[in-house]
Amino acid sequence: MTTRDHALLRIAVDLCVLTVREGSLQALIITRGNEPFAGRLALPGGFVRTDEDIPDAAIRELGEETGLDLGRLHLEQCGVYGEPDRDPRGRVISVAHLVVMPDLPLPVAGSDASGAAWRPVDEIRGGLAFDHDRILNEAVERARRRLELTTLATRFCLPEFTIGDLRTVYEIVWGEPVDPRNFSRKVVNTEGFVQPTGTKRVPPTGRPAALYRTGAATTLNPPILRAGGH
Amino acid sequence: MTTRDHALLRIAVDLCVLTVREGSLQALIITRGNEPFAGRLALPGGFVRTDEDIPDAAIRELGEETGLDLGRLHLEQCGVYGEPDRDPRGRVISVAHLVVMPDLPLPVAGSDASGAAWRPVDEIRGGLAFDHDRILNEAVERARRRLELTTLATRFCLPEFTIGDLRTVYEIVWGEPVDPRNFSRKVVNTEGFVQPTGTKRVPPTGRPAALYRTGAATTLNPPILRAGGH
DNA sequence: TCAAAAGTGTTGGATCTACACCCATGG
DNA sequence: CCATGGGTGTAGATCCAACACTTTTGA
Repeated sequence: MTTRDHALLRIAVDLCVLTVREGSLQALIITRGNEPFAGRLALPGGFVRTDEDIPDAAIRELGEETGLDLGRLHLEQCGVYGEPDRDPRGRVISVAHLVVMPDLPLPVAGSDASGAAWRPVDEIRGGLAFDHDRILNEAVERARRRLELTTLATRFCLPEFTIGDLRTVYEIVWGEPVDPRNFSRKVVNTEGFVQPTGTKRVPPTGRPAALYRTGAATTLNPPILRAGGH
Repeated sequence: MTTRDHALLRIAVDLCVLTVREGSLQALIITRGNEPFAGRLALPGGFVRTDEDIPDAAIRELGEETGLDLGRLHLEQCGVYGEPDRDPRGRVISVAHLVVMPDLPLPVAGSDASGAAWRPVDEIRGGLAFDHDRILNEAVERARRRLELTTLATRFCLPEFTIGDLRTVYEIVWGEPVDPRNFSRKVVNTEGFVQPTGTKRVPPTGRPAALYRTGAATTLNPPILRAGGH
């Protein structure tokens, strides 16, 4: 081995928590209370503790900063950001995570952050602290691809949802319209994507829609592809 | 913020370097010279230095342990492995990388490792130190998916290759036969996958095959899918 | 002329897109 | 009975697996 100057570093988790809300794709954003970047917007996150596994740190930080319980939510590693100067406090390596959840009321913010709130991705893009803009963009792009190849979209929905709800998720995350009639068939004919509950939901106007729950499948075969190729 | 016991940790890079050689998918494996796991097989890797970016550390370690120059090779992060007890020396978090390269003669092993060598993935599976079996399996599975969706396969080939060479890569990495006639058309008709050099290579027996170079595209649209779905 | 590998033509089936059309409900 | 959203039928285009067949070389 060469010189033994391998560093002792701090390692952090950052969370890109996404939901579909009020007709747009939104991310959970905190306003930083401390330096560096005090007063600026950032993704929730924090340092990993001694003897703490990385997913556990992500779950803990999300609870501390937003009051959310990751128990039933989709949590997925989506990159390591380790440039030496990415944090002015010194060397910090961050493991970014993508979290997807339905539009639930936010519990009151916990001790750590002076307010976590949903903000439309399109509004905050370009204004985040650290390298969080890059993390956000890469996480959103990953979510878009995941909708093509996996059943991730159901994670944006409440436990019971209609095909229309699911289609809205695709339209908002992809930012393009999806044909309701063909989409309905694709979803229902894809083994394990959704399972009917047998019940229906009556909309304010129009025909009642069948309700579904998430199915057992995780990958979509065949995939559901966006129109533009990519 | 809560208690400030966030740890100072060591961070390492591990490298899953893959090639197609002698009719099988092979990985670059070292025999460990030091404890822990002295004498056992492992993936190349080592600690990240102070002020060193993570990809730079991967490139440096590969050079030190194998003499290879990553300059023109495919290098891709493929996961973070951070369980508290994964390394008996203490808390070490590893960023795993997938490297893909053609079957080139290995430079003489450098200072660090007493011998890096190609070993068929199927032979070493289950026998690696640390959690490297898991890293290897996940990296190989990622490579398999990458062949479906990207032009990664050309990275297994020398600068000039035939469609047959490329097909062999698919067959060996996927572990299943691919129809030569349909494959040829798919590759040639996919914009930007390969570009003809205008020259040919004459095999020991049979009709000469046109030679190609890597094209400009990185993603395959449409994808080239395996038979079994997944 | 034969073996071997490269490459083309073609066909039937699967799948997707686009859109016409029908269904079920509240006002 | 009308507006609204849910859902089905279907024709045409497109894509793809399978395989017969042709091409081009060395021996």
